[in-house]
Amino acid sequence: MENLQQLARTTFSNLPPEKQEKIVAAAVGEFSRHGYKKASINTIVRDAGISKGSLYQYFHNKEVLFVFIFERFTLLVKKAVAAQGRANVARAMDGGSTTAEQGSSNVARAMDGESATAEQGYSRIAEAGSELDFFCQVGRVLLAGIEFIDRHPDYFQIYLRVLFEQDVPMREKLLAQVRLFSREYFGPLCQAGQQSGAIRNDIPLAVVIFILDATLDRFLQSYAQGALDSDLDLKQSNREELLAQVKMILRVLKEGLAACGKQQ
Amino acid sequence: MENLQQLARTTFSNLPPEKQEKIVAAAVGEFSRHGYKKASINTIVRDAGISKGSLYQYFHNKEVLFVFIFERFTLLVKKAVAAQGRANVARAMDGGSTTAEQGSSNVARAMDGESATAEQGYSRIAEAGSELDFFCQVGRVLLAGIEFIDRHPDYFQIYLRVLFEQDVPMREKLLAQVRLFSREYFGPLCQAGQQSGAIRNDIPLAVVIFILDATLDRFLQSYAQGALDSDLDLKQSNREELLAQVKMILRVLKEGLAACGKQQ
DNA sequence: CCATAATGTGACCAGGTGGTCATATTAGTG
DNA sequence: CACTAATATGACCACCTGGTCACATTATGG
Repeated sequence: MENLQQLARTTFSNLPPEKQEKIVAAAVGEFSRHGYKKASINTIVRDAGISKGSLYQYFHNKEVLFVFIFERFTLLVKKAVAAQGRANVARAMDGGSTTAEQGSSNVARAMDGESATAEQGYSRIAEAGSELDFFCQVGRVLLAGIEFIDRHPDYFQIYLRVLFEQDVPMREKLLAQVRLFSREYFGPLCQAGQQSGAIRNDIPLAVVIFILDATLDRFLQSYAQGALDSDLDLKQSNREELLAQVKMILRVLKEGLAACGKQQ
Repeated sequence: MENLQQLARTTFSNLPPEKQEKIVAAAVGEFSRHGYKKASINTIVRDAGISKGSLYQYFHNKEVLFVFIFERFTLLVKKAVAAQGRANVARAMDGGSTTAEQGSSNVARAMDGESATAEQGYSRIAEAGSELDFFCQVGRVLLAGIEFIDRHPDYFQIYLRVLFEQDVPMREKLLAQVRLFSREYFGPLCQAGQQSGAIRNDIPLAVVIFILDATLDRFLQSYAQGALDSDLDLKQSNREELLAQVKMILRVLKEGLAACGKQQ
């Protein structure tokens, strides 16, 4: 018993789940409101309804606690993307009206229908299938992001804070987790898109990913934070408006801003 | 004398310019390193080489100091954009090889040459002149932004911090200053672009501005902060690489990502 | 029921914060 | 020079921070 004590201690994971939940909720709330440095341990223990000593028995210090919370975030992201991936695969397996992934992508589903409509004057696309698939998939990623924010707004806030706070403890490692991951996802998608001829191959992959990432990121940030792009206030708009915006943005990404036979 | 004292006090602006400079530099440095809340007044007065009491004689509190500094930033931005505008006007006045605006837009100048090249397979553009002008102008805005960051990296950092810090005192008003302003600039540009037929008019203006703003903003953020888009590391790249990236991004914005006769 | 081990607790610590104010210093004027 | 008004100063304040640790409380097993 005595020698185990060194390693085992009172691990956080041994606590009753409801207590874990309360602590995590308190920490997530505080970190999402104030970022890493300005977040107060005192506030967290108060909100969690435990004493400071206890918290420091579960987590050696503030940094460990924060990393723990952030890792829960990356876990959530990975789950969401995995679900998204599974949904895509399921969609590929059979036509479209499957029962797969109910709940998880009820919003993303909205993407699939409209792809081929409203494509007048720009419609002689050689290998239509794969091209539609690419931008449709991009759209689904975006909608999955929206869904994630709806589900975990505070976790997303924490992510944003890490992104733009300089002195978060393991900042680079933490971001690398989720960014590397996003590149793992976006990279292959774009590469496949180029190979299948869905997207042009005279632009370096890195640039393609950059533009895609920039646009989607900003879209999600606007949706989560509001007040960024006050002209199209994503935060306030309802599902339909949101979907319309997404479709428009995808069209621009696909066809460009220049007017060449696209005048109405 | 006594009644004036209430209003006049020892205004900051009455100080010898070099002292002003030192204080401003100290404040800008501290705020750029730590944002608003985490910035330390003690550090600022130490760096500025004055006593805390003096600082509080010039600025009633931390908030006033910060707003003062941020307003210097918006001033710098307005100056930069005004210069950029003047350069564009000067360019329109006579052919191209003028002596106007030396120094101010030495980088932006690089944009003008290459617009018409490498446009095979996509080249029957009706009103070529105005279209080239639009994307060329967008490019110049981007390069002006890069130049601004080169000149005032710390001010730009402060701006980024305000963007992503929730509890900055007058956050919305401050951002409105510089954002409204950016919309004042981008709005007319895009509108003119649509009217002149340079860019498609089947997409709402707000969406056009959104995509433009998102891409340019992210580009500048990557350039200023690094580590955002590790694949194309803008912070580390030299002038030529940077220019190449800019041109590529403009091409994508113009022509889109889809492959329609753009395969190499 | 007790002895012992494990866990919870909050007063306490040093250090830092924004902000104040009595006092020292300087500048201006007759 | 002297007297006064303007300015500079930093010790000091109350408050908050992350972190510690001696002690109280609880759980366990004999």
